[in-house]
Amino acid sequence: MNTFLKTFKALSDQTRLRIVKVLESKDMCVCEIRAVIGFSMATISNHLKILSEANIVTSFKKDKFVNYHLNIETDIPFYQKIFELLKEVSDSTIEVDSQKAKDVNRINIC
Amino acid sequence: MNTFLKTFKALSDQTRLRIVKVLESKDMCVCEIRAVIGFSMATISNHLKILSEANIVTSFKKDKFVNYHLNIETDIPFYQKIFELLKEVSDSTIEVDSQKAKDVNRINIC
DNA sequence: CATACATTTAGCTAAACAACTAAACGAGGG
DNA sequence: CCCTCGTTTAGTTGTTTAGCTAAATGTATG
Repeated sequence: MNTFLKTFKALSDQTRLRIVKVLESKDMCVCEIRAVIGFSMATISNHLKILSEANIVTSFKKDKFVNYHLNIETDIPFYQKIFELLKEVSDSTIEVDSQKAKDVNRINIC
Repeated sequence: MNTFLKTFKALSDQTRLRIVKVLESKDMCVCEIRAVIGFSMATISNHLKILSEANIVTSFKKDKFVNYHLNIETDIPFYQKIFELLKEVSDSTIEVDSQKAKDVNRINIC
């Protein structure tokens, strides 16, 4: 599939948009993301795979955890513009998520 | 549906991306768009409705024809960034479409 | 080795989506 | 009044998608 199309498809889902916006505040592992937005482990993991294949997020392992991170370091203008665009995105659900994200800590939940 | 989500959904379809990119070269009526990218009248009309509801295109009637136009005059930062982003989008199909678009003329086909 | 975090696969359901055809309808021009 | 361009609706077909559960697998850490 076309790279651009893959990226737009990745962003055209409410749950994935929520994940991306939550990652704006900090890098998180899967169980932290899950604590904020819900759904099963497999569901979140699948969404993260789609975002990853669309080059929107990257991941790195540290200790027991796989940390997910927005790929804002990219040199590719298209993706730089994607992240500029995403800054504009918000709604009531996303605001609630951001609030929850501040309090989430893997020590308590993972 | 969330405005942002609606916009990403509108752009997450190959046919609609082709329509948008064809409209970058000039305003077109439905039958011109159809001459470039194909599909039935009803299909194209439906895609244009989705793009229109996502605020990506506008339309105005002139003579017998409904002209479709990219909404680049928008004052809304989100949409301004969308059009910046769309400039980066291309692939082989889109290149062929652009070439065809240069030669298309409603006088010959509508 | 056992446990914890995570990924992946399979199988399932339900809903959404893209395309078609056909037909009805609307608005403008000649 | 008819023709043309376009929209809309309805019905059909087939594909894709999002979610679930369950189970197998991978990979570190203790």
